[in-house]
Amino acid sequence: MDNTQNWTEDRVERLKKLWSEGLSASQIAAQLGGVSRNAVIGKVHRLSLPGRAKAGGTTSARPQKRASVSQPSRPATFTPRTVTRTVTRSAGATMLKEEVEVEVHEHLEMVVDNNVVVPIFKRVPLIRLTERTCKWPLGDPLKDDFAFCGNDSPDSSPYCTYHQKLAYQPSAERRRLR
DNA sequence: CCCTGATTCGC
DNA sequence: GCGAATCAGG
Repeated sequence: MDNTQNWTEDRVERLKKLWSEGLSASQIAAQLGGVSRNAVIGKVHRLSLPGRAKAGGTTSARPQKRASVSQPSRPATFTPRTVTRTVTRSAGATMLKEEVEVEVHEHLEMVVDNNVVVPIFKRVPLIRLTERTCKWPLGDPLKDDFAFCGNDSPDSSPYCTYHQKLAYQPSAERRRLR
């Protein structure tokens, strides 16, 4: 038996729901399983569901704003303890605006001191993770706001450059320069 | 390159 | 009706 059932009522319902919630075709395909994003899009059209206003365009995701970073040069007394970011995500007709306060620890000081600044998390849900998105967990996995960093991770590394440093901390400061 | 949806067309 | 291939765009 093969459960490669076609579009059952149930699946169509879920498709409608997810599509109306603003999820992308690939996301929906991932959730339904067993179908490609093309299949989802094709079905959406056949159902005459309202498409996204503009084609191809990040209709519901990818807010990529430039963070106003401080000067490249590093003043001695600079201690960003908390960073408050306002992330806006549009999901179909629903616009979500959430403020995210990120507690920055001593790690950041170290990193910032290294002139590497990337501590802005995108907070992407599990479904949106790809091979190139940082999989550093944010928040409590049991809570509803649990997500992952989601920043671009170079290479095929599981973490972005920032979280790589946190994940793979040197077991000890062997290197004693000067 | 990554991603998005839109369309076509053989099945 | 279905969806891979293709197209078109950010």
